Amino acid sequence: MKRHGTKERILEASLRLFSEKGIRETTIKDIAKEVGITEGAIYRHFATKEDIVKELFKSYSEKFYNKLTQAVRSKGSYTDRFLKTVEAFLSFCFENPSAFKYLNLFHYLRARNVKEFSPLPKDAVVELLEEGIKEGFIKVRLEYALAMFVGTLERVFLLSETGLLKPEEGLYEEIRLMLLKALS
Amino acid sequence: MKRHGTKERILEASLRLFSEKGIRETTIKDIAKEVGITEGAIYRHFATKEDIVKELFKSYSEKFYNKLTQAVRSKGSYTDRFLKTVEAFLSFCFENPSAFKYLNLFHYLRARNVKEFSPLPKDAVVELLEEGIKEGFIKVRLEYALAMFVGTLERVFLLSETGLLKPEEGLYEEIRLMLLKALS
Amino acid sequence: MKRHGTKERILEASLRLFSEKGIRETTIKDIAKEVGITEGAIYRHFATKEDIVKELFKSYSEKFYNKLTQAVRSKGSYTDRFLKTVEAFLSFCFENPSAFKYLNLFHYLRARNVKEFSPLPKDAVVELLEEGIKEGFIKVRLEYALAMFVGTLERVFLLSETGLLKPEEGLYEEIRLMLLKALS
Amino acid sequence: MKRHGTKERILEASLRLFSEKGIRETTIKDIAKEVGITEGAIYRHFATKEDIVKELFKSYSEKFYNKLTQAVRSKGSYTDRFLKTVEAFLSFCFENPSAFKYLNLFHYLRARNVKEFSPLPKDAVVELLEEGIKEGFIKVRLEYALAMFVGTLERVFLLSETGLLKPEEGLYEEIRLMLLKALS
DNA sequence: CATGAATGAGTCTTCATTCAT
DNA sequence: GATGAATGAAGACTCATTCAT
Repeated sequence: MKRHGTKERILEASLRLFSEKGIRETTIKDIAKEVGITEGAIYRHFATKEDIVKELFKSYSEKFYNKLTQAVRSKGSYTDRFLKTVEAFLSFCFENPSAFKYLNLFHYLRARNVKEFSPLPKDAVVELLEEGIKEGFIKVRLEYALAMFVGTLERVFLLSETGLLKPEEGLYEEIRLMLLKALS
Repeated sequence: MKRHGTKERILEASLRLFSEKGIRETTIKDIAKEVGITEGAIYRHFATKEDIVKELFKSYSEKFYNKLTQAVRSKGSYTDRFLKTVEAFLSFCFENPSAFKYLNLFHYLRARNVKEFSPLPKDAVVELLEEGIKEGFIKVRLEYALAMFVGTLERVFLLSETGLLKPEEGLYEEIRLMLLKALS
Repeated sequence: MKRHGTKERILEASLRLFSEKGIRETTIKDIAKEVGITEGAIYRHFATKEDIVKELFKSYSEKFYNKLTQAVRSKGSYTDRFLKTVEAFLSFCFENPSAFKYLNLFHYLRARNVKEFSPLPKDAVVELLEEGIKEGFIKVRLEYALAMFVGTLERVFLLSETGLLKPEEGLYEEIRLMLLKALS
Repeated sequence: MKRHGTKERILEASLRLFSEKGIRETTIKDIAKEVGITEGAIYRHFATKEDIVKELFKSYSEKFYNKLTQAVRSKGSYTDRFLKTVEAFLSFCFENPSAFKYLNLFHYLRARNVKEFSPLPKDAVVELLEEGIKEGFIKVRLEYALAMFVGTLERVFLLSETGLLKPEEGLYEEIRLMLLKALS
């Protein structure tokens, strides 16, 4: 199994460039240069640029969803799983910053196409929160809870990207506390 | 032919199209068609497409900042002003959905250029939260409070855009409560 | 009689700009700005830009031809008239540098159209040289004489424009001597 | 499809068109059509039209300078080398009429940019004439000698282009005699 | 006579995609 | 699988000209 076949390197380079400069502002030539091949070679692996765009969204969206779902459905008390989900969310962001930024960018530019790709990461969060409501841990409307959960974590990551927030020891725990206080 | 407010109509059309499709994916021709003029006419009002892009960011960024600042510095108790700021944030979003989405998009695509345009809306929020910390209403770190405040409100708006959340009576009040609980 | 009617000012401004930057690289707006009016106003005086281009060539070509012809046909000995013609040529250049440069530029860009505008300045010089041949003052072929006469004077002017040659006392006389020595 | 020498063919076509119609009045499409390719293909070989313009000036300016310098610095008596230089000048013109016209046109349109490209052909002529002055073959000011040398040869070529002068046997010799008589 | 917004036909340039090698 | 020249369809921008005021 080639871990770093050309196709994978094209996807990695595209993700990085798309998330830094935007999709339209990244050319096939840019990608080829980053990978160290020529334009024509890209087309050995992808029929169109759009295919790269979609494959990236699909694969990282799934990866994120799976990671979250695993936390949501893990063993343990509700608050434990809540913490694990917070951790899963933020560690995905910190480990794949380009991917997370790309997923957001895709939402902004392709709002109408997003539905094609389900399940989406948010579905895992909804699962967690719905259970919290049923179990009585959460007392606010699902929509508000979802907005706060996702919005807060997203912003924690984005602020850390701009340097305004340094991810320190105890971050996950602190965020969990804030969220649970707000939602209950 | 004298047309009134062509410049304003160009800005409005651009904002709508940019926020729906993206900046690069909106052409001057698209804008012209939307306004009902020809491409060349755009250039009597703006030297380049980039000028439209920047003027839109600048003007709506200022408008948002001013609206928030007015709430932050209004008369009344801290919790009153906190509520007013939540209201100001969300009503700006609901009244100018294209503008809010555009400001976010601009952040994603032009992260490095954002600093040229200060003060930014977030500065008004920071002012509110710093005071809350000094007065003892807020007990968490400024960065976390900022992430939660901005992230939650942003997501409330974005979820309402997708139809997942309906802005109802009492929304502002509810959100304020959630935030104050979390932060204290 | 308006000495500086708008039409004249348009012609003057056009001549200056055309000779400095080129015809195509000078826009109607450039001309309008130079004159202190707006684009539309130009069209009160000229139907097209091409009309300005042609009128300038025609009028300065004639002016130059007339000045040269007057010297060629003046009273006096042949060598006197020869000197006068040298003087006429160079003083036209020094007094109307833009016009002379423009005439040359027009020749380069519109070689095929030049014939429409006869008589041309060179025709006056030919008249002088043909007489010189008939009278025995000139012993070389007409074409060579013409090339040397026109070429030398043109270059004297052009070198003075670049600052390499300073037009001093005695220039005309010196040039006449050189030319007459060469041609006889 | 591998085509050989496309870059050279673009330069040749550009030179021809520029010298016939002017730089601004020649479009990239004109050039592409002349070469038998499409507009986009030009940009694989040159980043901008301006690059073609400058590369043409630079390469022909150098070629001309080198040819002249070789004659100026050749073995033989001064008058021999003077003749060789006359020959070099005129044969360059007759063999590369487009190039010579283009160099002149460039001087007219870009007077201010010309200095970037040294050494210029005239520098070779100056070298010849300065030596002539030092050796006593030339008794007139350098500037006048330069004006006459360059001006005469240029005009000989230009008149031959319009058909007014036919380059015959003995032309070079005759011109040398005229010049040496005038300058001494 | 003058203004200046608007038109519309270009012009330069970009770039996803194709294809001969 | 890879190369890179070429295509062709846009896209941003320019500018001579028109025209309502």
